[in-house]
Amino acid sequence: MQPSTKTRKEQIYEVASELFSQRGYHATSMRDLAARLGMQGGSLYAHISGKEELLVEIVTQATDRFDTALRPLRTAQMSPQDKLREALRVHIQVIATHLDSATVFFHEWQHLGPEYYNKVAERRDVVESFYRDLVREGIEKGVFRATLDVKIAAILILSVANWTYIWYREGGPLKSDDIARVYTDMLLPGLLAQLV
Amino acid sequence: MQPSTKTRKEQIYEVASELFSQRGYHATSMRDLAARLGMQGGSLYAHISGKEELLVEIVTQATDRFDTALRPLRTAQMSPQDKLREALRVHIQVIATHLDSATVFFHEWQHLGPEYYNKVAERRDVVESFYRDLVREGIEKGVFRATLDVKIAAILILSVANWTYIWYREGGPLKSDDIARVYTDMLLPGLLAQLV
DNA sequence: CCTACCGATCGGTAGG
DNA sequence: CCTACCGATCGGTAGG
Repeated sequence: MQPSTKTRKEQIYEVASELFSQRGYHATSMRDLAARLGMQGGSLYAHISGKEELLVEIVTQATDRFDTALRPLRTAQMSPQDKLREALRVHIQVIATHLDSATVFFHEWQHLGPEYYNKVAERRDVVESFYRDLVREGIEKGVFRATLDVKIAAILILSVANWTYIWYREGGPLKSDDIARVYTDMLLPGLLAQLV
Repeated sequence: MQPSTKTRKEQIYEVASELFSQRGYHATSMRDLAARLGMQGGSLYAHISGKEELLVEIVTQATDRFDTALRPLRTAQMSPQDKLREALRVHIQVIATHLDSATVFFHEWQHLGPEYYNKVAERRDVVESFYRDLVREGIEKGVFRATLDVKIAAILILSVANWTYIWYREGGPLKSDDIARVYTDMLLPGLLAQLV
């Protein structure tokens, strides 16, 4: 065990997430980043291969977190209501606890080169398809309205969850779990076939 | 009347909106922009004062459109349900018909210098306060649930409306008005005190 | 609106 | 991880 459990590389990613989220990827220079880490610009290249590697790594980590959080729910034996509730809880938790990298992900992933762009686009669609499947399952079980447009309903849920990166700030009046609960309570009536 | 109703300046803003929305503000060079307009980089400065003027103008126009669309509804004599429906309709219409500048607004306004940043932040809050007032009015009239958290409810509505800039594309299966209608139908049950 | 140019800064590398 | 440096490109200007 080292005094710090973070490797230098992890420190670089962390500070890069912060700067990229605040100023944007292109507006952040490698010298800015190096200065924040107490080193010279050129020294960064002893640890990383280039600027785009930073963006790729940050964005990939962000999509991985959503995937890791939602995947177990896919096959979970839960009612559609509870699954939605839990999905929103972990989804918003991922954003709240990794706000910088989530922000970089939402703002900058499209600026990745084509080879990474496609991978991330796939990952993104996995999350959206999770909510589509959830809505579809709810309809099939007779719990959600049969008249729902599956795609639009999924996007509506995703809109609400993802938008939290815009306004959520640590130390605010509502904890991440509280936000998810209030959101779920507001969304469910529009999804349910009959209110209980 | 000229053959084109657009001034050269308006053309510059339009192409800048397109490039900024696709590549990002900082990743777009003035030479890129000039080339798309069939001129040399330096020639742009015969029409505009600098790069930031472009961003300021695009972002200001975007906020103006939301303001212009929603302002008449503030004092409109309508039921809260109808007001929400109409608000979402015009809100999403603004995004759909000016997708490039809306995208630039959402992605880049924070990168404006402090003097413009504050102005835009105010404009942004005017839109959010519109939805807060709408929710509050609905509660006071007994139409919306008294248990609603006004701020969170407003943000939820705003999330759904704003997120359309991410996925809406012209020529898709749903027109802007259709999206707004389906969204309203899904959101209202969670807001209403009793379903009608 | 063009040509020619300015200083500044960029991402990245060589050699230690 | 530093010093010193590379070519490329940036936003912007002077003078026409």
